[in-house]
Amino acid sequence: MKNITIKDIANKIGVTPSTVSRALAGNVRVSEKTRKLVCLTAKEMGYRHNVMASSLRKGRSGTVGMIVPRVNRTFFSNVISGVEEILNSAGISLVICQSNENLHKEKKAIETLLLNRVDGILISLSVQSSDHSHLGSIIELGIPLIMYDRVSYDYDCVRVVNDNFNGAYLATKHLIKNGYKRIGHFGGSKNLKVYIDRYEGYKYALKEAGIKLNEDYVYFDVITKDAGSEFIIDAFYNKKCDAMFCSGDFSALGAYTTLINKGVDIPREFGIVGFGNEPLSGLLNPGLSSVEQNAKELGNKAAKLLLNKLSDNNFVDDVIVPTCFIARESSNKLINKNN
Amino acid sequence: MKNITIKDIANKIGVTPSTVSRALAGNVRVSEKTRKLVCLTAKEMGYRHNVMASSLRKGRSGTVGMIVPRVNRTFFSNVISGVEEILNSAGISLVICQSNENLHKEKKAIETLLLNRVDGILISLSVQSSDHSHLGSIIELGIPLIMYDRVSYDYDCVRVVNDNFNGAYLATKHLIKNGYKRIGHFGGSKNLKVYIDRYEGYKYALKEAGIKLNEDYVYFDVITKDAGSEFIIDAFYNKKCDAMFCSGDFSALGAYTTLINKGVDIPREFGIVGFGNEPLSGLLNPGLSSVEQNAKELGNKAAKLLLNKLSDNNFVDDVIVPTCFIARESSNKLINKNN
DNA sequence: CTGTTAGCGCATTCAC
DNA sequence: GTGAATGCGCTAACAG
Repeated sequence: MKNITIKDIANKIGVTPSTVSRALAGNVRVSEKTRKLVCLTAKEMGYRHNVMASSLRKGRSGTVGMIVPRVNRTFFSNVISGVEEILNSAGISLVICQSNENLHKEKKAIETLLLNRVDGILISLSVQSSDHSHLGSIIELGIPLIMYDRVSYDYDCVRVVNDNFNGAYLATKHLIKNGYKRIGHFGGSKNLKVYIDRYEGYKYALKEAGIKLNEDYVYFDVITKDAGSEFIIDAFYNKKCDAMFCSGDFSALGAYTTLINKGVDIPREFGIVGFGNEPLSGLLNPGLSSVEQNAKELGNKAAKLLLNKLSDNNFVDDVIVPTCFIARESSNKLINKNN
Repeated sequence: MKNITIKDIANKIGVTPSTVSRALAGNVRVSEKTRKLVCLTAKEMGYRHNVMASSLRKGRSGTVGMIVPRVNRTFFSNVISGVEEILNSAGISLVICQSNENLHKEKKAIETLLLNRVDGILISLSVQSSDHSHLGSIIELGIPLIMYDRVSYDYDCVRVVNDNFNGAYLATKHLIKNGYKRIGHFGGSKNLKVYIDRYEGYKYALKEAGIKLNEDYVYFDVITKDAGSEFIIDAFYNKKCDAMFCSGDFSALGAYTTLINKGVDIPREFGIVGFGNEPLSGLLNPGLSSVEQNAKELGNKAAKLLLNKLSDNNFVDDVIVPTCFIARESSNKLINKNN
């Protein structure tokens, strides 16, 4: 089956391709009569607009690239969902690349997207990306760049991030209010500002309460379940911490299960809060208190900002997506034993 | 900054664009000397191959479309991850659309992908898609179609599915072996063959063990947590079931938490197995037994099949990705009380 | 309101 | 091994 082109339509109804093009494009100065005729015969002949040709001509591809550290993480898949929702309804295609937390793959992904002449790029940096020079090529080409969640401040672009500081602040404050005295901090890679911010929020809550920061209680590493399991031993048995703010739910869970398996009473002997509010956290017993990041909303916001940039609205500011603390049992020291 | 084209390169080194095009394409008959010169100056001048122009000329876009019911589901995000991995290393871009389990959105997504002239499509049908006629246009255009997980048998295409039958069979058999007598079934929408297959696997395990199917124990609905919570009341208190095979982990969890909150002893009074092996299932206490779907592998396989189809290898058969049963505590009737 | 003209950047066929 | 010529399908500037 031959592909129908605007030329075929033009021939059929005795006008020129230009007219057909204009008619199909909608609101240009074309008589209502020919517009209807064109649309009708286009439908009759089974015409499909050729996006590749149109893109080439217009110099815009109508697609946006999104780089994600890992698509199969609750947070990121929700962000993707939010981005897809907005872009799709704006008629823009979304090309997704995974960096797998790997700087080399991240660079390659950017290269791929640039080759494909995407109209804009959304990126969340990989853990490995302490050097951000590879973002330069995007800027140089004048392609709108939105950074989300894991952002860099080395380049001129729009950033959409969670209020990591406040989330951590609220969580830590909650632990303090609930009577925990020696509250530790388990943070992620210092390459990423999100973890720095959470640490700052933690420190601020302590300071506000007049508690001196004890660096012995502070750990930084990958925030996996295994890492959480490991550090909690030291924190609980050696350092005598009685609570822990964890920068991720999985590391919190590592700590949580390790302590429970050793017969430690959570939350009475030890309080734990996580970050990310994974679906499982509310299903545990005791439930894991955590900070909700509103990932989908973050995705929505990022996509909307990009749309703004694409329509030449250059006055878009960075956005901070609020976080909120979800109190469950794991951080409630005074909880009733029978609960 | 002006975009460099092959013409610019040609002018610079005194050859024609054709030669440059051939040299850049690699292994055509071009003298080694000019090839090197071309590549070198291309790099020097900051040339980037224009995929849009190339696609238009070649009639292929170099991108593949993937339709996913929901990207933020553990299973699907893992499939995406698997697909992305393969396609990306083959130099193919992946465009992702969400159907949100909605037939209309699914149709629109297909339309979008076709307009974008994707070279192939991967699709998992939405729950609403009992009518599959919208797939016809893909077939008619001769675009390779791979269906994964939620597939239709109305069209000629390649299918990649889990061994849902065997997963359900193993899970049910396990319940029987562990001494449960009145094992119920909680299935998902009958629109989807995956749930039919799981039901068949369940029935086969009963039959094999000489247990007569009791339709009173069989429920079909959406497999959400809430639905699970609701049905378990009837199953446990009215029908006196002592175990339940759930076609999804979340519905299993609904049942699980509802019973535990009512003081029912899982697994001694009631056994539960789920399907999907969500990350949380292994973290619960007691752990939720479940069927692992190997989603990422399924994604890998689907992508590889598509690559085969794209390289004109038409002799590709449907693939069944194995599932395996993960036994945890929730289905172990004879478990030691102190465990 | 419509036609004419001229490419977007590249890949391919046909010469030589 | 290279050049010349052509057009993939569409849009946009300019005329009228």
